[in-house]
Amino acid sequence: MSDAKPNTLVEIERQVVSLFADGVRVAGLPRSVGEIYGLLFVSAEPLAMDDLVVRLNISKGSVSQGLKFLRTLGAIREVEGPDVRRTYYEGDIELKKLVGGFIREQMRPHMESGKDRLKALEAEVAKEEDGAKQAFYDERVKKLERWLKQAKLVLPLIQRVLGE
Amino acid sequence: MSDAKPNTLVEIERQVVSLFADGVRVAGLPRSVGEIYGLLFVSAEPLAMDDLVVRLNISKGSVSQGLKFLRTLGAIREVEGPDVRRTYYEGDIELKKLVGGFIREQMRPHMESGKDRLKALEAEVAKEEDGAKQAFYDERVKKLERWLKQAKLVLPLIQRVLGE
DNA sequence: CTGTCAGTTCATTAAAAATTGAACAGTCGA
DNA sequence: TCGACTGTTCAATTTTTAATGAACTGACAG
Repeated sequence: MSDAKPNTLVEIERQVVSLFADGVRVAGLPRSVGEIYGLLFVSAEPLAMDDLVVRLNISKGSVSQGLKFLRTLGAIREVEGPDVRRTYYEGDIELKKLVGGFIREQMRPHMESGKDRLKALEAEVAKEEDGAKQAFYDERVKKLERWLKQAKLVLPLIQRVLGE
Repeated sequence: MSDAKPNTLVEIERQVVSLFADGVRVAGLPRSVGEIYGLLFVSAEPLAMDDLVVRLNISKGSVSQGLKFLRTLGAIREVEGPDVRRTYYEGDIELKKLVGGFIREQMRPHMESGKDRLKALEAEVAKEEDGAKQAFYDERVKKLERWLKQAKLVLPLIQRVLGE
């Protein structure tokens, strides 16, 4: 043990952690979040923050923020553990938790603000004086509103399919 | 006209471009891609590369790459225009084109590689000597395989809902 | 041919995002 | 009240990602 603290993952854990680290990037999330969830997913025993810091070899700050994020998604659970002073976590291994939380926390808010911005657009289109242009813009804005409706339709559908 | 070339967007265009620039970031795509698609979406006439460079005030390189990407998605169409030497583009304003292309080009490949990595994981689990651990890992890997199946189920469903 | 112009490529640069680590806050037992 | 310890916050730093722009390719008109 001469240099930096090693990460103490066995090969299977290493692969699962790496799988999630890459996986979450599709959703634009930081690698560390995937690593944390990955290790919790593949651990039979609940882990405390310090375990994650040491075994993944990432900073306390990153782990704290990553856990916070995963908690808001509802993708992990706080549980009791050997040391009463610490908070232990285990992963909720249902895909719907992960996806549902992501939809709720990351996508819905964007869609809400999108709705407002479309309202502002409508107002702008109403000001357009050139009739032909106004008709064209109006059509496009209507198209965007239809997009938003479609998205609103799809999200619960995804959740239903995953929730069985 | 003293300094840098202005971007020559009217307010409505500006808002739509900004809406898409922000929108694509949910999918982890670069801002410029959203801006390009946004301007094409809100333009009645097809635009050539140079129009996009000047009006969005972004570099030729970025526009070239952005158009290439949008072409692979099938989110834009090449069309004839006033200058026969240039290639003009118009946006395909169907949401399914955008989403379908994204699923096909960005998500499917990830899922394919995920399948391979799960195979590798299975092999690793088979090596585990501790019976209890092996049973646990096996269960988790099975869970991941179920996730992949669920994902494969959901993607075509999304496309069906958008495709009407 | 040759000069011009549309479009691509890719090494460099700039901008954005994630990570770190040190300071801080809160809790608990002695 | 103190000291030890868990966990949070956030400014500074590192890393990653996107944008730039100059060099290049290829097409085409004269």
